[in-house]
Amino acid sequence: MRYSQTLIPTVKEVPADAEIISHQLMLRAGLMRKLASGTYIYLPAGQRMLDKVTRIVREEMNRTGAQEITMPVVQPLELWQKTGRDVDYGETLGQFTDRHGRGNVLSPTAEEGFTFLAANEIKSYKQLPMNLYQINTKYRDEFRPRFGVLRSREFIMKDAYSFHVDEESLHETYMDMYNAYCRVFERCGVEYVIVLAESGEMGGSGSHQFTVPCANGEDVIVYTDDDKEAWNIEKAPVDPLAKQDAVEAGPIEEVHTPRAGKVEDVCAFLKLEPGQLIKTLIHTCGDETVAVLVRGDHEANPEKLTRLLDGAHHDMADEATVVKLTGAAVGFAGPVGLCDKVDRIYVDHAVAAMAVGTAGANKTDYHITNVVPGRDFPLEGDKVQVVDIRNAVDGDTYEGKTLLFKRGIEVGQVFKLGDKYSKKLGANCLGEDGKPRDLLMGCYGIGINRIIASAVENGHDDNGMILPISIAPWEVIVTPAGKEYEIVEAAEKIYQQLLDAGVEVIIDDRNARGGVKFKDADLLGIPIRVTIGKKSLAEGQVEFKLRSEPDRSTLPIDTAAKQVAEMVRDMKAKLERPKE
RNA sequence: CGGGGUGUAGCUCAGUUUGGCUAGAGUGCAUGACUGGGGGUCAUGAGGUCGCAGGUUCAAGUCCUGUCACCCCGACCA
Repeated sequence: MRYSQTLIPTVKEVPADAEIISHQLMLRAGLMRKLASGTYIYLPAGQRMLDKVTRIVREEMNRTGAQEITMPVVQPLELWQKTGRDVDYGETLGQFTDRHGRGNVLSPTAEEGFTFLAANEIKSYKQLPMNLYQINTKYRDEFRPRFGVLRSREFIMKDAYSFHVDEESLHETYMDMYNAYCRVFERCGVEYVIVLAESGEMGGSGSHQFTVPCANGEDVIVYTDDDKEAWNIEKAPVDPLAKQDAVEAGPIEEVHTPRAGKVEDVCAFLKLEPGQLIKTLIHTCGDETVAVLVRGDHEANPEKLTRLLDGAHHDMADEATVVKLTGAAVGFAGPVGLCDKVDRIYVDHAVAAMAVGTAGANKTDYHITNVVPGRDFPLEGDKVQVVDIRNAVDGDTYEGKTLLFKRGIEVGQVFKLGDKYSKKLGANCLGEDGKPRDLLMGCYGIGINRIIASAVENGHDDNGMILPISIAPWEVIVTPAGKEYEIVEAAEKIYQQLLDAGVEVIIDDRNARGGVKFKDADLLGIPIRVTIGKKSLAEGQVEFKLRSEPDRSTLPIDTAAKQVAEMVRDMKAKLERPKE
């Protein structure tokens, strides 16, 4: 590749609308340009990176025996109605009506499509297990695209779907995928941690997330202080808190708290700490209403609620429902007498452990104090359950071990789906006994663009990106520093030798000053730079520099290409070799 | 969707408070000269419906109304 003939529009200044480093550098290095909020044009260097990540993913998928297919991006809405995900996915599901009045969906993921295929093509257990995948564009109408490529509306995902006749087979493929994912991320040269995740509304029984630790990540990872276990915050379990010492509590007392519906307002008004409050959160789940009680300083965890509801879709109740149910404006719901009003109540352990608290009075502008859990509202019964339903916070433990927190970027996730989709779409097969059974499914996703963004987040310095050789747009850049004939000739020769050796090399043949070329090479993060300059050339040497190291060395001009090609091979091999 | 912010040259931004002559700088781009190992110097030049629409005014980038786009925070309110 010749730099002068390639579109690599690097820029000196930081683009005004890019906040985080990966976004800034991907724009500055000329990898991509924004078309609209959350959609990006990938330019030649960015495209090369996508291609390289894609190739690694494809190789590792194929190695497990998974087969690549292509699913349409535009899919009939009807198919999504059959699984109910047209509703559950909500507004994030991009839709349009075509000229015939048919509803269409822009595929944000493809369980429906793959299950449709399986329903039609899989007849017998003899065809199983089968694992199909695709690598293509996904569209999600995100409520708020941000952080450049990290949360975009359009992105490239590898999604695989496996089909099985029994749990054992599902587990086997699940672990194959799990291991393939480890290899993918190792080969891409990104550090990752694997955390237990909630399968949530995807349904199913098990899930792991592959997360790149990074301060700008949107996901919160919780791990034990011995580093033995890790979860997504959605999943992280917490030990129940010790029951507080009983206090002499008088009878419930109603207090006037005008317009103080929020925790902070109530606290300010009554001079309390948030931890002394009991929050009552009303949800709807189908026709049922579900109340969740958590301490004022805690957050309810919707994923934990989903699990308690067996994967059923739920929402926060709207204002009208809350008013109708509690007889009070939003902000004044409380647990006392709530049993008669809602279908279920989940009480967080931390609330049950409170000796006494303050809660909404189910009466607009009033709260009640001296509320004793167990005395003033039940902690057991048909409708009531004391459970773990909040997010872990600083100071929490699990099995006695202190929980720690860090942020991460989710780059992959594997799920056991069970029969949620196959049941709804009639994907079954005949078993050995001649009887039909629903297929069991797994699904497995990798965000291609996010791998690149995470690599940049964790690999950069003041001069630009520092990329792993496996995903850098080029492995080597040859930089003639000067336009004298001998320099150009020597550079061209080495360039040709590297090409012949199968190295992905770009020669910076622009008529520019050395400084300009060095800056751009650094910005692009190309792992190896070979510079041909007047001084070293006179001594029969060329200069060698690793992007990741500050110092330079020289190589004899006659053997330079060969040595560099070997080095490239070594660097790649190091990433390919599975870690201990 | 709620809150905040920004839209002026390809990019980064002044100018808007207090309306007033031909709308500016740096950078990038083009041409030429010098230069040539860390975004070099000088000269010349091209490049703008001041986001869009309407209004006020003798006069609008500047004031008013509306609208669109983009960015940030939040969306679990109790």
